Amino acid sequence: MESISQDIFQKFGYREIRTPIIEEKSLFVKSIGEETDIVTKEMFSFKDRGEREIVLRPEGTAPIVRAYLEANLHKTDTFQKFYYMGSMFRAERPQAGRMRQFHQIGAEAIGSGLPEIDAEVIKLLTSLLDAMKIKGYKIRINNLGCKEDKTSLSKTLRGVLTKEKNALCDDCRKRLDINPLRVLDCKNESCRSLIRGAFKSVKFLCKKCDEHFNKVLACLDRLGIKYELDPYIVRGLDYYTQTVFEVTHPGLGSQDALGAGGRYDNLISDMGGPQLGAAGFALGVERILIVAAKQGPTVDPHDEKVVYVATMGDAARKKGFELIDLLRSDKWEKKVVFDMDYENKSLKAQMREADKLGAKFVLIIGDDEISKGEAMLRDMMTKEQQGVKFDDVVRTIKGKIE
RNA sequence: GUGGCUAUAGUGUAAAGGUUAGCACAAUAGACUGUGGCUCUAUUCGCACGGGUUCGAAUCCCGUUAGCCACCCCA
Repeated sequence: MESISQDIFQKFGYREIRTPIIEEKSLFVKSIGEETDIVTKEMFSFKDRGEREIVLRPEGTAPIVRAYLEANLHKTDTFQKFYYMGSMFRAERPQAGRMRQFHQIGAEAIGSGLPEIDAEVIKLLTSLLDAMKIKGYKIRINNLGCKEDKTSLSKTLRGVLTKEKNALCDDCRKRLDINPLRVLDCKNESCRSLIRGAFKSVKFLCKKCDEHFNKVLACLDRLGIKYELDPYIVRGLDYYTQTVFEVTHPGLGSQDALGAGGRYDNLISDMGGPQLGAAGFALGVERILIVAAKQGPTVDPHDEKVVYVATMGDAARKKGFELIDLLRSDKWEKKVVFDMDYENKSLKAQMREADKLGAKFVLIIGDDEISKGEAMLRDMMTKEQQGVKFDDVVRTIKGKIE
């Protein structure tokens, strides 16, 4: 999965970046948002010996922006594209597709406000999923508007819905205080109809944001990407502005997002950098694995050939150890695994082991072979055996395998 | 963080208060001693943890931990 991804990222011009697993707590408080669930209850946090508030990173975007600013990358070249793969941590109750330590593969394009970037990021995401042979995913997309649009929408929603407060669920009542936007993606049916009724009459997008979004959609159309407009996607990280999207898969159950992302045009400046647009996404590795497993047996990359070295006695093991190193040091066109016994097993047991590994050839060395200066090469398919001079072992095996 | 369910060898499971805790696969060793796949034989490994109830607990109760499902949240 990693190597497939690397190929795609390279094609799109994204460079790998690795950031620390621990970060200062304030980084996420500032970027993700003080009132978000991730910050208020889902971070593993502790104090280090310098009494600093440290957390295990819950997501990848903020650390990358931090690194980008800290290394003054914006002064070398304002526009930079990164990808990352690594562990993230969130202190939640585990369930299918949700664990406390999980892995994300993600990308961030920092330094551009052009609609092409929104589209490229989504295309990158679908290219990755396609390369991993994931089928049946769905892209849903929405436009949250700029910072000003978001605040004005929050205000109106709060205003309109406070009157209906009694009809809302407990969660939505809380959301109304903390982050009114979140009421839009409430799953409770009765809230849903109420909220959506109220939301329909709200017009909050400024002209600029509206235009940007239309261009993004036009780009996606040109790229042949199928998406669904969903005006109720909000996302739980405060830094998102404008384009937000989610990729869901029906094979996932309750945690149905394979990946998600969007534009975050204020994060860089909020963190003390210049005013720069940016967009990115993250994919959940374990969730992809779940879907892949459900799609049927994974394409077995069992194209590797195995050569097993079986030895009897100390002298033979010494020789075998030498030979296996010689074999491994050579250049091989095909994928070849060279292995031997490290437990002093009987020849019978070594043969059984070789068979279990699916060995194509076994190199048998005992006292007889040592005295003759050759090894016995057994073809496990045909059961034919031939003596091969130690010096010719590499060449002979090569001839038979490649 | 809330609610519900679950916890037996490496894996999948059986034992509905009294069995040396059973079975299958896997693993290890062997079947005239230097040769694999099949078969056969033998062997190793287990009641998540801590309390209780009971003459007696894998089995009932409580707690802890972990997992699963839903909510929530999100990747």
